[in-house]
Amino acid sequence: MAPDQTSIHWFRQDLRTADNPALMSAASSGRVIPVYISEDLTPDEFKIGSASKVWLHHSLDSLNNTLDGHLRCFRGNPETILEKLCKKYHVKHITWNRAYDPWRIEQDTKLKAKLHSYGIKVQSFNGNLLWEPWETLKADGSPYRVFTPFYKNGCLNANAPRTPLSPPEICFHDQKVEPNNLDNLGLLDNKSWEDDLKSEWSVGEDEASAKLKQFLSEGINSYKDGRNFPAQQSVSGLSPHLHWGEISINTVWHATKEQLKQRPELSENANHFLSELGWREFSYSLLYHFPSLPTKNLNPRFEKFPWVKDQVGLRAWKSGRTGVPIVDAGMRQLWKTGYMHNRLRMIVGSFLVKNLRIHWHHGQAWFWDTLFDADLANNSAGWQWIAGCGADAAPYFRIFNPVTQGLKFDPDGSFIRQYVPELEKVPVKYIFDPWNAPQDVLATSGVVLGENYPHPIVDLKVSREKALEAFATLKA
DNA sequence: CCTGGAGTTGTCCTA
DNA sequence: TTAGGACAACTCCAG
Repeated sequence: MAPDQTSIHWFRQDLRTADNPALMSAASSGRVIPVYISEDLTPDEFKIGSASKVWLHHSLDSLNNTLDGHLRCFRGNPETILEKLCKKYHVKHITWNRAYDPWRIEQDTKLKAKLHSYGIKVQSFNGNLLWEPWETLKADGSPYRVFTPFYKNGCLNANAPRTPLSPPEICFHDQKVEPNNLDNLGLLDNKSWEDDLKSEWSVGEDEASAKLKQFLSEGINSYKDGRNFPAQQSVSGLSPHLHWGEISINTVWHATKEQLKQRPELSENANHFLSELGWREFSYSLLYHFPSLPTKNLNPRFEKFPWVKDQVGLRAWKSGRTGVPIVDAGMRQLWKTGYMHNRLRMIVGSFLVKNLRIHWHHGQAWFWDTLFDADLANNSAGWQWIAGCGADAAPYFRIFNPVTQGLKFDPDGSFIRQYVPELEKVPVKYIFDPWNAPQDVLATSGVVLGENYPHPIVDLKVSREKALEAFATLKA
């Protein structure tokens, strides 16, 4: 290609310069116009959530800095915007990294054909997954529905993932920097999320790398077991960075492998972490091969499940006022930090879907709106899993007991105390089930149930049995 | 086509 | 106190 050719790189969920195959391709073809488009056409149910908007804004800001102020932001219909840009700057080459949301695949396919018809060459790349979903198939060519064989045969027995690319030397099309229009995307209309983001997170490519580095020297040492304890710092905390592509999955994979090579004693912990990356691949594979994953039960039998309509219960769950401490702690962590520890996602999910028997769609929607790492594949697959209606269904009898879970995974109650301060003085013996505490214990702890902390909104034992009965109706 | 083992993350009861 | 088995039946997957 002529060195004076100009290419557009369209950033989507790959807000980084390192290990970005599409950006690399644009940069090695000549001059580059880096573009981000905030889209009007996203179907309503998949419109970006409140927390995600704030993250996105700061991530774009950070990316713009990395690109020396050359990132151009637009709002509207990608087809119109790209076409105009191509005309204006005589661009004949556009690159992007693939995304896998079903509506996006459909849009990209149409767009690619359209742009081709204008004589523009479009190249798409794999910048977001270790293995493409159409590569991880069973011998008969159909997709896996169970994680273990998916990971062992589909992933580990396949070709090793691409090794990461260095950030390219970029020659920008524009010599001088223009206003980049980021502030007009309307991503910061919710101020409260912004304050939370600033106090809990650092956004951007450099910060994502720093976080990986820190995890590989600390958290990973006790990952396999430590990852279950929300009060411990054993998880990577990379999920929002991975969602926005501030760091590539290949970078995380290979850095972990490298660490494992240097410190073989990490074997169990490191391999467990790698398998969690495998879960991300699995979710994407499910979404790709079953595009109705976000909306429909994978197991059709669940269409008949007797869900309960319970606005009051749903509101109590969202606001962390169910009266069940470990559930409330998790829900308040989510509201306060835009994140929830994985163990708690299972506990609060099980509580919503099984103890309250509220449809998983409601939990999915709330997570979608409030999580900084909200990701269509992971969120949908996760809720289907906990509801037991997914491909790899949880056994009907796997109903988490939030008291037992608290005892096991927050044994000193410190996580509960952190997020439910009204229970701070309750002795550990009763912190998981304050409704069982004697009156005088509650009194000295400053707790009045029904006043400054709710009575539990459901009886755990009764609601568990009701859930089992509801499952039994699916058998017939 | 058939066969047999297995399925991320659990809980409860009983001996 | 604790360890082990029961808890539906089914589907998935590899040989």
